[in-house]
Amino acid sequence: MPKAGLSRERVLDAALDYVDTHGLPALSMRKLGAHLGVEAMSLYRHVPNKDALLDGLVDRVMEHAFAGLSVDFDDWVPWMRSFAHSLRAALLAHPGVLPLAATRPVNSPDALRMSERWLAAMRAAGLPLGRAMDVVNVVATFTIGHTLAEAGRTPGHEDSDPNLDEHAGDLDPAEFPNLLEVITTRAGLDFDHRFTEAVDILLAGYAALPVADPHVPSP
Amino acid sequence: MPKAGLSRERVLDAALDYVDTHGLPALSMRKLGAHLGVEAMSLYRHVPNKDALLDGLVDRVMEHAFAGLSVDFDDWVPWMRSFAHSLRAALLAHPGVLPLAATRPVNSPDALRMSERWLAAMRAAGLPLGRAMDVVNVVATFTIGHTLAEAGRTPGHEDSDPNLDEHAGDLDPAEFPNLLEVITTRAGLDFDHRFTEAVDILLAGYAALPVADPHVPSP
DNA sequence: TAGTTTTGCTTACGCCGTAAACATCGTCAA
DNA sequence: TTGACGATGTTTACGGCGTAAGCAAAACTA
Repeated sequence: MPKAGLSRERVLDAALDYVDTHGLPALSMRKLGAHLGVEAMSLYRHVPNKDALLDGLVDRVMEHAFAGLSVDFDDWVPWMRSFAHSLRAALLAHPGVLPLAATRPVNSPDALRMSERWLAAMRAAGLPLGRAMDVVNVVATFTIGHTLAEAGRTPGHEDSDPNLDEHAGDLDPAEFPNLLEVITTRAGLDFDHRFTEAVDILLAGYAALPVADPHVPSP
Repeated sequence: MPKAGLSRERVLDAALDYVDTHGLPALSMRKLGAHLGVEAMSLYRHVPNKDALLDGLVDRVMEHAFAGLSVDFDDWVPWMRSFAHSLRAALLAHPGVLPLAATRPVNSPDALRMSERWLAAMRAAGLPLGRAMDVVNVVATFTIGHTLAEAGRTPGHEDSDPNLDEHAGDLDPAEFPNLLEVITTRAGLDFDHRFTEAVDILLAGYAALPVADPHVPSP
């Protein structure tokens, strides 16, 4: 419990750590202060309010997602694939932050620079600007949606699997034969496989679209 | 402000109404009570606690999503397409509930019955069970992720568009030419188009997969 | 060293969810 | 008719929350 020298960075790190181990709903300024060996109000010297702190957590996780990604590439398809998998990995590493990442738009300078770079690269590869935006946003939103389902209920609800195993006993085998078969065979419950396959389908689909028709909405 | 006869149904309706007009963060038991002309503690006669009330809201919205869907169908592709669009419409109609829908698994009896039915239909159409699960889950998670982005920040943050217009002034035209072009031309910012296209790509992709290889994960 | 700025602490306010005890009232058996 | 009972809604109270305001001490600057 080092207490010397708070800083925005140390506050954010501690908050991320706290959320990872205790869950998002358990995070309060007082408890985070205690976690740092400090009073709650001290945190306000480094963070304007709790909401900004939460935004900071999201930015932090997004940095992790971008960290391993190359910035120069010439084929956008494998790059988008690795973006998707890297984003999913970063989100799964901090599931407590996931609901925040899902509801707060990420407009950190890092994220904007990243966007600019991939838009440039995809246009260079011949994609219309609008299509490049579509691909990026579809991959990102799918990744977030899928990872939300994968990470299951809000932490704090620590009571069960995200899937429907808990209902196995309640299901009338005559009425729900297929759901019960899913539960017993685990068919269709492999998140890795499902995610990988869906991303590949999306990328192949976009790659196969004709290059014309950039679809600019009517003003 | 009718005050006679509370009921779980009336409480949920009022809560949905309150969230729609004031945003999720503004919802408290006291304010909901006041909205119904009643004290906060009265609500606890009809709902065990606030968390269960929130779950009820999600179920409510999901009922809307399922409401217009036919239960008998023989071609799964158009059916899944209409499921996706119907789910999106229901979520967009109650954006305050969206963060809840995204983080709480839906296991209402209605939803389970729905799942059973489409699994049966898709198997009848020749899809392996695991693939049927994959299609449903991919479409649902993508729809939730995309709609979250579309509905923008958490209500209560009423301050801006979900997109990046607000940063237009901060962007150096030399460093961010493509992002600025996005903002001025609106290319790639048409959510309807993007969603429709992505869902079609996903469904066409799954329909084109070979029927064999159901991919059951190793136990 | 004296002054200034930075950092953290103390106190206080109004909100929250909800436990516990109590009041009110419609229903129905005796 | 009466009287007991269950269902409904209210009152009061407790501990926790985010954070505004003012203060004290420590760290840097001159």
